[in-house]
Amino acid sequence: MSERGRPRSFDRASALRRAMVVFWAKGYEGSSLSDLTAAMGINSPSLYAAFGSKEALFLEAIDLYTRSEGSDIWSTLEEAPTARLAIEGFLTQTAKAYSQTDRPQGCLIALGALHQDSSQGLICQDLRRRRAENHTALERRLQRAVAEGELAENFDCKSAATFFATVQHGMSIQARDGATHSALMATVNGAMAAWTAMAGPHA
Amino acid sequence: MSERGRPRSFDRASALRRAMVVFWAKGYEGSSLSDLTAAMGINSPSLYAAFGSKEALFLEAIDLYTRSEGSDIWSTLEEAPTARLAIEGFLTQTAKAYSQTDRPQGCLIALGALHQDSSQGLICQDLRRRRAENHTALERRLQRAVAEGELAENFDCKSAATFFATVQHGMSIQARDGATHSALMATVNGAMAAWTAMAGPHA
DNA sequence: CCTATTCTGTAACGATCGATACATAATTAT
DNA sequence: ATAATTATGTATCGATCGTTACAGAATAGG
Repeated sequence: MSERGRPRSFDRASALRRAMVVFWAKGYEGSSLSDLTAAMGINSPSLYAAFGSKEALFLEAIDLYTRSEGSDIWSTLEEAPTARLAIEGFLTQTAKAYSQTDRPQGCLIALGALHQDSSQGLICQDLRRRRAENHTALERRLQRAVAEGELAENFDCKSAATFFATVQHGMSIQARDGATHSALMATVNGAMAAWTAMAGPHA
Repeated sequence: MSERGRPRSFDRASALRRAMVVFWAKGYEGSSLSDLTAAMGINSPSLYAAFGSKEALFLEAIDLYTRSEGSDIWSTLEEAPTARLAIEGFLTQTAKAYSQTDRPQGCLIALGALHQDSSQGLICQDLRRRRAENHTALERRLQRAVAEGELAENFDCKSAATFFATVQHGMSIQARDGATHSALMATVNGAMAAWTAMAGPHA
């Protein structure tokens, strides 16, 4: 049974969400246990009992981030009727999400732990894997468009996916520098201008 | 006179260069005094006597980085005969520089200190200012092309500068993920496809 | 009731952080 | 030679890092 013993006095899901925001704003290295416990409203023994370690807490926070913050962006990619609308929607959702002022700007997965180090090998590895998955999702969506005849057979899906993924990563840094929604949309429009040239005049 | 007293037993410029590489690889937060003194081959009192503090050392390292590593990229922007070649050269130089394997990948100014914090306010502010200057340099080059008649009067220089600066920032993260030179060139080609669409068929 | 189990707050652990005090060594000025 | 000045190495500073020992509080099963 898991109902024995003294019951937890805080909401685990809510505490995780607050921890996610701290990591999002300060990165893995920059978030101290003091920062985390203060934001979560608990003491460190409770944190360790519930989540295991700072590293494990971060990994859970990343998972929550992917499920909550990333869903709008990536569902747009899959559900849009054409590849062009998929990419445009993907970038537009990104511009919208990254410029919200009620949360940290930019992407936790892109900015959370860029400097690999001995102590944070797992963290960097996990984030890198997720960034690679995002790249793959973009490439798959473009490959689908080729299979459906929307894009030419010789369309370079991998290169195009690399380009759009890179643009999104750049938007994270841009957002961290305080870029407004319209500034981010300038980048989106630039990227979509590239689409026109890459996909040919018929697309 | 500055020649009195016991002479310094290490080469200040060489030590600064080594410190720059440490900051470049690990970021400001991730670089400890132990990391720095070990790489510089000196003890901490010598570091403080020569550079003042970790923060001051970082600011000097950033300045050295701008002068040494950034010159190729930004001189290309200014010296290319047309705006198209300027942007293409700017991005191509970036792809080349970011994929060198004998130094850390990506840009120190873009990745050195993304998470603003109370303790590193000056650091973030300095990097942000330098990123803004880069954006301005791009915008100015495009404005020059408008003045020279290469680009149409209604060409949106600011938005285009934002787009290309964002692409370059994204390339830093891409490079940190181990992107090869050809992968970075895929992004460059994508961005230049955007140029074709933005500048019109006559460019 | 009692026991077992789990969580909570206090308090502290060893390690490392950035930064220095201090005595000594090495140089110039007089 | 002596004084003045500056750098070096050792050794350490207080603060903070991530983490945990421990005793008491709160629940369930018996």
